Amino acid sequence: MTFDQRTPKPTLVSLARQVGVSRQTVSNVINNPEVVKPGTREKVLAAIRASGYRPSAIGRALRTRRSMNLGHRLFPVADGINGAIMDRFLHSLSEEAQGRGFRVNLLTVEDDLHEVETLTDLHQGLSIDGAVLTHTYAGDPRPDRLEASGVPTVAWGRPWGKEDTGTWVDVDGGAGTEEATLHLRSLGHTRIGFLGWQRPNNVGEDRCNGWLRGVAGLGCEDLLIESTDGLYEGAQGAKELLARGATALVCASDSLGLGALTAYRQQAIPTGPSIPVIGFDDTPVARAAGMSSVAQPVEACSRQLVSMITTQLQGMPLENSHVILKPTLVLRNLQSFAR
Amino acid sequence: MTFDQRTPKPTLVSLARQVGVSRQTVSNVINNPEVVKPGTREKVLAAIRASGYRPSAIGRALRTRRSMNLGHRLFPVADGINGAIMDRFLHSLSEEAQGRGFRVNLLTVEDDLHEVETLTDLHQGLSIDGAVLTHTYAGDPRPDRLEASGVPTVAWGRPWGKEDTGTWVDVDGGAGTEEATLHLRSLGHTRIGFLGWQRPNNVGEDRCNGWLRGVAGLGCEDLLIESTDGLYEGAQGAKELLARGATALVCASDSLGLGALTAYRQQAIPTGPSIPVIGFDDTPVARAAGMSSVAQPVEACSRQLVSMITTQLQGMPLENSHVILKPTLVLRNLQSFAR
DNA sequence: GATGTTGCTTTGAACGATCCAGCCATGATG
DNA sequence: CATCATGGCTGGATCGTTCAAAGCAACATC
Repeated sequence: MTFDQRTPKPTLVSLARQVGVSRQTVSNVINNPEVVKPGTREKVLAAIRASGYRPSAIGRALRTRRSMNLGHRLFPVADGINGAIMDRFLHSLSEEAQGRGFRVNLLTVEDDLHEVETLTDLHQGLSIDGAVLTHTYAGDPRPDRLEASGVPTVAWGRPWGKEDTGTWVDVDGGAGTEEATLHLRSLGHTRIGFLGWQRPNNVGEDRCNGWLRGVAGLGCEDLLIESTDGLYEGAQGAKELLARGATALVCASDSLGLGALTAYRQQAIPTGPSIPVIGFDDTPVARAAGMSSVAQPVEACSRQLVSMITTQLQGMPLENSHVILKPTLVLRNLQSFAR
Repeated sequence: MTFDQRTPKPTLVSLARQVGVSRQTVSNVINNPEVVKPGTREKVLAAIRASGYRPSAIGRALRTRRSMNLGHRLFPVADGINGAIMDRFLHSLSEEAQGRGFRVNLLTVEDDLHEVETLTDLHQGLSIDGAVLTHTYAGDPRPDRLEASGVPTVAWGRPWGKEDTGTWVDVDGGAGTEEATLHLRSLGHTRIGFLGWQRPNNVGEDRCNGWLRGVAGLGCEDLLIESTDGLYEGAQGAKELLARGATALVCASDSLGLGALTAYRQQAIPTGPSIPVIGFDDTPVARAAGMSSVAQPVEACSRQLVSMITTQLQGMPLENSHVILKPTLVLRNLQSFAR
């Protein structure tokens, strides 16, 4: 507070004067130590340590024209349960970015167009070097517009319908629900239902298609219910599907799955050692409830995204601009409180 | 992508040359329009619009020594349910900061000391102007160290035991649980239990004390159970408290509360039109389940914090460095699916 | 002895903005 | 007429860094 003007902050110049070398030599000690003679290097390093010098990110940014910041829009939390996955994503994104010297700069905007506008402004003003998008959908205008404005962009989620454009990483949700479905088949179930989301919803349709592939030949097409997301909707949908003769359920989200669990319990359906309901996203709540769930490799996605945008920023070509990662099925036995 | 070098980015100098005035005049049009003669101003504004000029945040920051960024550590998500409140906080923090021209810069670190170190580095390197802390606790070293390093800091959560130090905003959790307890009393309950968190936990003890004040004179001291947070623990604790004769419950979190709800249901306890369990934080899940809950004024907290740190950054004195806001009790009727 | 070559270091020139002191008309005041 | 204040604008200096080019020994090569 009162220390502000006690000692002026050390800079390259002040350090250089102090040690008796030029500023560039000090700069080299920091950025290219190998070009400086070891003796000189040590002297400079000692002075740096003694003074507590930190390079000014801003001075550096002005010269290099790189702020080492990535812009990212923070979406409002819709649902505490499913929000957990965006939380994980944000955390790992920040972590991976930090690992490569970048930091994540948050944005809150009203809609997609404001997002594009703000990101463009920030990019033009050199506040951010690139953008990380989420919540992509068919017809999403953001990737194109950002590219047109020259903003390097990567997206978590494919640009549905235009998968060959842009730079993105996505999870093969269909493969996840298919694996879940086949697992239930392997347990002997032949009437497997799917609780999904109302259309249009690209992610939801993808997951639904995985289930369809999984139940191929079983004639389960009547066991599909699509609603909005939520515990209540999950419970209602499950009741209906059970009434139609379903014995096992695959769900598009953990919220729907947890809702379905309560329906099973209320109706005291005789099940094996665990209730045959499989959720999606493997959220902490699913873990707590002991529900099986399809887990997205969120951390791997972040790592891939950061890797992609940094190579892009270095002007290097990407070997692969479109990456699809496989989810894994996490099986649990409902050791939960509410068994 | 290929537009990069087509036209060099406009700058104050290029605009000034173009319009035929000095750079300072263009700068004034942007920052102090009132000192420029209207005629000149219009010409400059026209050129700005035509060129799509954006002031370079970096050039500006170098000169003003303000990056307009606030550092904030992102904690890992412990629990999808309670994580929702941190999510809300982050969102509103970013929004409020943006309203004053600041942006939030995320950090992920392993522990408190790394947090202090990183924030100090970023501050020294002029990457951030100040820091916003959360998850404060008794003996928390962070505020003191950051102040010692000259990093302007505000915290969401008081520095327990040293409430007269630092700059912080907190919610009066005890007032919330007390109100919840009194509400249950007004419904006729005389055996009101509390499901809390294991000690030591300053926030939890605060909430527990509110309950204690609320049940004063009822002799409910035996109806206290403190555990780790979670649905399972909530259910177990509730069973135990019901066995001890409790008829209504106040909980330190929505997780515990939701767990408690399931215990009520399993035991088919006769209740009125709604189950007398009150949670804390009013998370989306509580809303979905129809559970009453104590709601923190998260947005007001963010606003206050941003207001405090910005006035501090402007070198202006704070009239009040310690702010406590009251939570509100949100009553619901369990119109939920699982009634 | 002239000419490279190598290893280490220095110097000038940006990068894009704001601060600050000063300049120049114009008009008011004594 | 001299003096001073004022509105509007300008230009130098500065913030801290890196890039590009050049300087300068010492040593090897022809």
